[in-house]
Amino acid sequence: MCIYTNVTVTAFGALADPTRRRIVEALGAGERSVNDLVARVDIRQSGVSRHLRILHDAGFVTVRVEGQHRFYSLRPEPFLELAEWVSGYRTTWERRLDRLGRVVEGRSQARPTKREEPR
Amino acid sequence: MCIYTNVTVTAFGALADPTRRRIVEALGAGERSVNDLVARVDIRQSGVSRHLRILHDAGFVTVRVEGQHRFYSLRPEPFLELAEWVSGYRTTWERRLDRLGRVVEGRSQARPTKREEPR
DNA sequence: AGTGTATATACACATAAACGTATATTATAG
DNA sequence: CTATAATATACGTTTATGTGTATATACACT
Repeated sequence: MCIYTNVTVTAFGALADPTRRRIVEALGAGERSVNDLVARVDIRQSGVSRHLRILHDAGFVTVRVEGQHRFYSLRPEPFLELAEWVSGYRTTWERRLDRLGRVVEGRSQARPTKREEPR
Repeated sequence: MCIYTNVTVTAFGALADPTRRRIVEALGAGERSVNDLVARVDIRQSGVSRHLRILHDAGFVTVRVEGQHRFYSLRPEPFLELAEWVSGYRTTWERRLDRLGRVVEGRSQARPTKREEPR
């Protein structure tokens, strides 16, 4: 039914924490080991492992085990879902988008979608 | 430098709560009064007012005061910012996107994204 | 075997978040 | 002016979340 209460449920929660966003940001450049991530975030290793667990449960990361190392990397699905969710409000955020002069999506410009029915 | 720690900070937190997402969903169809929203969400009016305050602080909604009524409606900016944030991971989520056969952005063709189910 | 390294998990704790009840505020009706 | 409706806020309580320390597990090397 509605995409809002389905997958995105955990996605927003997972990204609500700034440390987790920093981890995701670090993983944006490619896969990283846990200690590698610890070096970039100012919490202890245990905290990073916990955050990685949360991100993993939310579908944001996969692990590639190599010996005693674990390399985490981003999974595309949650980002796709987020993009879908936001695009559901496209008419909303395109209202003012025109005067900002450009479109995020890399397309040229937006159509003047005018829809507003105050119930 | 990174867009992640700027505005999106509060945005994800605001959307982390399912009730707030339901409110946002309801506002997607247009502006609504507080009591109107209370009818759609199964918490009390005080809770809805609190959520609206949080959404307002996060920039998601504006108020139009009309007599004793307050009509809340969505602001486009946070959605734009979210779209920007996600598009920063475009290379990530486009990796697997092809085999899903469609693009969220509507560039390709029909997307079975059907929503608009206020409940 | 034993030692060291990489990561996860258990536990305790502190803080934050969400909720309901009750109350305050403001506007409107009578 | 009083009563009522619409909304916001204060307060107390419960539950969730993030953190560190300490410990466990798994591998690697000697």
